[in-house]
Amino acid sequence: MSDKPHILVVDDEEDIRELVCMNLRRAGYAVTEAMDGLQAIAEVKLKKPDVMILDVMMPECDGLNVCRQVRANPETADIPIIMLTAKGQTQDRIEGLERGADDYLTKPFSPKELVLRVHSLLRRASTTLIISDLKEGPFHFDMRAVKLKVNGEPIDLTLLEFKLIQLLASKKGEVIERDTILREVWGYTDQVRTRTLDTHMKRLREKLAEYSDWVQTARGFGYVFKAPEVASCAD
Amino acid sequence: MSDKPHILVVDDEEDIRELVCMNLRRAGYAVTEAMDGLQAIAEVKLKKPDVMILDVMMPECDGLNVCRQVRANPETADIPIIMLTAKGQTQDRIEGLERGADDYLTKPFSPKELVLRVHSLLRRASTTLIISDLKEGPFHFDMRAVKLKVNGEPIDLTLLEFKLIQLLASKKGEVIERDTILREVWGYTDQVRTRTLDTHMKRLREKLAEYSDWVQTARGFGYVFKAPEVASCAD
DNA sequence: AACAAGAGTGACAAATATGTCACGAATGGC
DNA sequence: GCCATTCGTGACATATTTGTCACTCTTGTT
Repeated sequence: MSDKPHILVVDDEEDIRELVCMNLRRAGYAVTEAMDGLQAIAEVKLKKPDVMILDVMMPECDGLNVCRQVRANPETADIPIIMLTAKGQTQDRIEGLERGADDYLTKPFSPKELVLRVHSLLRRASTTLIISDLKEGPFHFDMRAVKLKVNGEPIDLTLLEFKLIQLLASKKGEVIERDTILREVWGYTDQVRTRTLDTHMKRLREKLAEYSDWVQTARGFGYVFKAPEVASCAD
Repeated sequence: MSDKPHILVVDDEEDIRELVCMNLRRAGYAVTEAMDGLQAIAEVKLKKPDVMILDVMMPECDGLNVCRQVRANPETADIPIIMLTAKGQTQDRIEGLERGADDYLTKPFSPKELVLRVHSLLRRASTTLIISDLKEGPFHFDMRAVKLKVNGEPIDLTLLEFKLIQLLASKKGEVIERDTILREVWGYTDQVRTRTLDTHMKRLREKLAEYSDWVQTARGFGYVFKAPEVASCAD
């Protein structure tokens, strides 16, 4: 990540695009331009921007389409998006918000307001890039205190145990291989024959009590954090 | 923290307030009402909301004032705020954004749009609740791995040591009192006569080696993390 | 069903983290 | 300068965490 936040501006109208870019550059941001939705998607893949400013009305691949595609990709799903809409198009605004846009501005808009909105989105993004919590199902990880609560009840974990379940929970639904766990949590760099993971997993599950079935074994692969299956038979 | 996100709605106009509350409750949110700025501030202290919806035009303590006060308090600075403005008051909108509001809606507004905006702010708040790093001077804290690097060199810290210096670094330049440190890092809830902090501080400083002068004693108060003073004499 | 491999388990020992204590050093007020 | 208070320090003991081992149980393949 470079010093200056990077903004991607997408609009087929050249004069609007130039006006926006000029004001953002003057405000100290690094700016990339795209003149249509397809180019925008290509640019996002090339270099993930810190904020996207996206016109709704564009030929071929409109802003709503771009927004949907950006949100559908986990690598780019968290990019803050400001939609530019035509005056009076309330439906566009609502649909944009439903598609995952963070904000909108109605043409014609004040460049100062646009800059302030970019600033606001970045401030929120940057102030949350400090220490924060992770929540998954009933699990609540306080990363600053290195403490776990499950359904509001504190669980007393060692550092290794905390790291272990936090790694799994942060990739909910994905099977994490044993070697990956040993590397991420234990810092092992080579393949080692060890049963320490098994031992710690046992200890962790004991501490989790009735929630231990959130941590499931993928035999021959590793472990996965996911909601337990609901019993489907009469027992 | 309960299951439902908690929204605080602040507006002196009762019909607007009731309309907003009804729509938010229907959308599944827990809602608290305040009819003026002073009540809003009291409510925020009582129970920190997940989002605040704040009318600008209110007697005595207007929305901009509330916004400023909420942002000035570190405990509440990160609450997402939506400002409600009168039609045509562009200056209010810009000032609101400058004061730290995250969003605004102009009266009269579609209740559906309001709900979507709340949803959008909460989605962003929850999706950005990720694990990240803290950097201060040459210090780089990896909160996920619970590891510290200073000027690129890993420093081998115990969990307590990590928490201790991370607390200080996250409040760079501020003196943190001993009792506060004991509460935040050790979890002590009462005033205790203990020298354990001194011992751990010694150990931490040993590990920091030439960077130990970033951790400075405020005698009779506590400790402060700040850049060492540059020698001002010829020695 | 038999068998091999993988994971769970209890017990134990080693390693590490943490806290207390007493003495010395440093600081600030009178 | 003197004295009281606070903080730094080294040593030690206790508490906790971590990893290994051997056995048992479970799973998947033939």
